[in-house]
Amino acid sequence: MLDIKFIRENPKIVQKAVLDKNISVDIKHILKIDKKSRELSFLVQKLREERNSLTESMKGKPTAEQIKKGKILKEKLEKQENALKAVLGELQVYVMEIPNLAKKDVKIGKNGTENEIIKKIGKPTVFNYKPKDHLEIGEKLGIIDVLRAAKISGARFYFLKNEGVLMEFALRELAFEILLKEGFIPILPPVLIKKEVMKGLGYMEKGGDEDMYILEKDNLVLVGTSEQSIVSMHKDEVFDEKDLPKRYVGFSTCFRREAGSYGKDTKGILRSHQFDKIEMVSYVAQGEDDKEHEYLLSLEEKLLQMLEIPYQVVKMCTGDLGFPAARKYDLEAWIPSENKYREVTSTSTTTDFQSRRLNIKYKKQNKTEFVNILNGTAFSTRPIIAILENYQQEDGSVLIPKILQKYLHFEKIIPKK
RNA sequence: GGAGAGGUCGCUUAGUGGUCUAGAGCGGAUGUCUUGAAAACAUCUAAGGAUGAAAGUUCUUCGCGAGUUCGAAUCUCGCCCUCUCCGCCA
Repeated sequence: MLDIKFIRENPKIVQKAVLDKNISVDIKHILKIDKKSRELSFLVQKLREERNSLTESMKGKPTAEQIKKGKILKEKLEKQENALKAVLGELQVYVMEIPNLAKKDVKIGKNGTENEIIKKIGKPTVFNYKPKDHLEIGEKLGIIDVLRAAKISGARFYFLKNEGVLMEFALRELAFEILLKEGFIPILPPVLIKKEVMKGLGYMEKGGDEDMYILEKDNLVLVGTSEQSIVSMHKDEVFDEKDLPKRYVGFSTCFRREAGSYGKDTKGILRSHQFDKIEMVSYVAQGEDDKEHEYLLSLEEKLLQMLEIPYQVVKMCTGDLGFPAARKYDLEAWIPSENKYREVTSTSTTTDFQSRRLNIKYKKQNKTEFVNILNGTAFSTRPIIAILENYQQEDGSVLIPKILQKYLHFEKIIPKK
């Protein structure tokens, strides 16, 4: 959520930034409603003042005339209050539809095709045979089973088995080991959160709820990422400046309906309704987010480098930035079977966009300010795809990245048949 | 799931229709005294909004929402949460 004061004072900047993100919002209309709400709230305040002083003057022994006066006032006030409430509600809806402004260094662009590749690390793995895709490899190794998953759960689910499971645990060990050393607080968050809280996060508007599993009976929503739990856990809290930055590393299963992605990435475990993810979330002081963003990016790179997987870093252009993000980097790992790079992790700064909405602040001397919130993926299930494909051998076996061997006690996975 | 108790300023709590502009204690900040510290004493001690150059004035917030009333922390209803006991259960 943007600051209404900022919108009021910089309508042109906001209008342009919104357009850069390919979203249309009628700023003029918002300003009109805002003006109206200010007029009404002034009026309401005056009426309340009047009511309060009248009440004060009665002090336990009201005269018939005072009561009559009070009744008239009450009616007037109710009418104006209702009008104000309606206008504020409308204003709220419009303001919530405004996305976060992209940072100045973010390229203006229409969509993903205009994203900037800012870095390439490692060279695409070379094979002297046609590399297989992760599903074929995984099935032969007996570590991925999508057919049986489909039988019991439907499309876009998978069983991970045998060494596949151990590999995921190893990735988790590695990520936690690195991040705990950096001072991150480990956390296992709830994966069901109240619908009302999810709405507060702003993920349910503009069709966002289409991608969520909603449990109507219990009024709960399954998280699409643990970021949703970890970011909202400090809702309505005030940090001491000395406690910032506060960094969490959370592990959770994530649930996504993947509505609107029919027919896309249907093969294997790249895009499924349920997967596991290790997520980093940072709360930092206002203005510290650029530094923190580079830091999170460096950690994500470090993790991929440790796996020795070729990757590139892509900086999203305005048109491809998410709603709350002011800047976003995707790390894309080389996927031999597709002969291209695919997103495995990403990191975003939401500046004070989420904190304003969730009312998360910090005390700076005797002032309070909104914190800056950032998030980034450490690992998800996707790096397993990159490992299987880049480490595959002609005989169908898959070597284990060196760094993971100390957690796994085996160096290679051999086909089961 | 059943029965009961409760949610008030950072913490502990007082408050059961108008004197609440929410009191007290603790904790915290500043000052006086002191070589310094402690103690004592004094003052201050939430968030957000409107207005104003500022001082100030004022509005909202006593878990959340609705209602009753001229007037609600206080009464009514709904919801959320916490605690105790019982039941169930990794």
